[in-house]
Amino acid sequence: MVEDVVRTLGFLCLGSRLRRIGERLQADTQQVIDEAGVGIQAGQYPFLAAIDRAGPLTIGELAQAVGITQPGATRTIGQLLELGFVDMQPALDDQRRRLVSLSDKGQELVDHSKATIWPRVAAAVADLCGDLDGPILEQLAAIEDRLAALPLIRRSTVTGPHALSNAQ
Amino acid sequence: MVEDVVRTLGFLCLGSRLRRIGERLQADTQQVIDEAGVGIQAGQYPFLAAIDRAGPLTIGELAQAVGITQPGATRTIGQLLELGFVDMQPALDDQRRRLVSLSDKGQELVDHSKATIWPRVAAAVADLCGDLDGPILEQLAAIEDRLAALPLIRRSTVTGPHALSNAQ
DNA sequence: CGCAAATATATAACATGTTATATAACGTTC
DNA sequence: GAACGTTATATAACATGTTATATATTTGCG
Repeated sequence: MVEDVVRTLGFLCLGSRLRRIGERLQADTQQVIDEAGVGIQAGQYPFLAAIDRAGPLTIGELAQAVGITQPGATRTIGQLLELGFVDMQPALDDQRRRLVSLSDKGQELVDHSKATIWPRVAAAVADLCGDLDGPILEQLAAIEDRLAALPLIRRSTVTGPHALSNAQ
Repeated sequence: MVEDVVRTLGFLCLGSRLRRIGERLQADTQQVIDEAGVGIQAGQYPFLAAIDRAGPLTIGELAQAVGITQPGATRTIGQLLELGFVDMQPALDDQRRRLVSLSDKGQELVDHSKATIWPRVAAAVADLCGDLDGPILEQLAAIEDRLAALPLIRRSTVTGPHALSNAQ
């Protein structure tokens, strides 16, 4: 077995480490979404959630809301348009802006997700790290150890918290 | 100004959030590296560090050490070969394995980095989050706020900790 | 021994982020 | 009101991760 250098190097590799854990978490979240039979990608959800919360938004506002660059938002909104979850129309007062809104199908997806998938994901992630405390490097180590011990999807059921049964 | 949904949604979007902060941190780290005039990418460093710590490693061991998949390791090692920082040769006992070692140039880079760049990065990241404590969502919020207040590269000098001058 | 299964690496195809730049619409100034 | 700078979105090119699969060894077994 080889040493995990990214973990060993601590603050020096914190960027890599956060990204790595984030990617892992998002992939695991995707499993929960797929299990629920919803045909959407984890990374597309925040866009729908943003519109659901704030009402129709432009591409630029969506990029800001989700924290990515504008070309990234343009691409994801293109996918959601393709999938029929959102509609897009030029703003009345400014033809440069495109207002993106939830379609009926998109609103249904959001409503259904709010009732089922999102609470399940949030509960699983809370089970994973809701009780943690202390320096960030220690929390990240605990998260990695716990994910290795019991994947996120197994934490998304109704069997209650698993945190205490796992490594620090 | 638009609401940051990924932050608002908390545990539900923790994967996206970690990835986003990790990407940001790594991009900021790249600035510190570039400022030092070293022609290398932040994501390539962990591979060099792994070999420096453990001695020559195979592609598969490097993938494990750095925590990515084997094809990703193959690609990055290809780049480092191209740059002349590593050498690769088939293992004597098993022709399938390729042992990757630091070249003289690579060892020099590592030695130089250990003396200058790495301590600077580690200090900057420690300045950013070394004093944090408490629930992970709060720490992440503090990290984002602090990065917005003072970018990582401005924390990499000898002017001491800035944490207290910033939010949260 | 000889062949099938397993293992290590390489390659292809794709996902999703970025930066740089093109294009179209708006707004300001002389 | 025409020209020029600014802003919003789209597109291109690239970076770097992934999964699936091909290829070349090695290992194990009848």
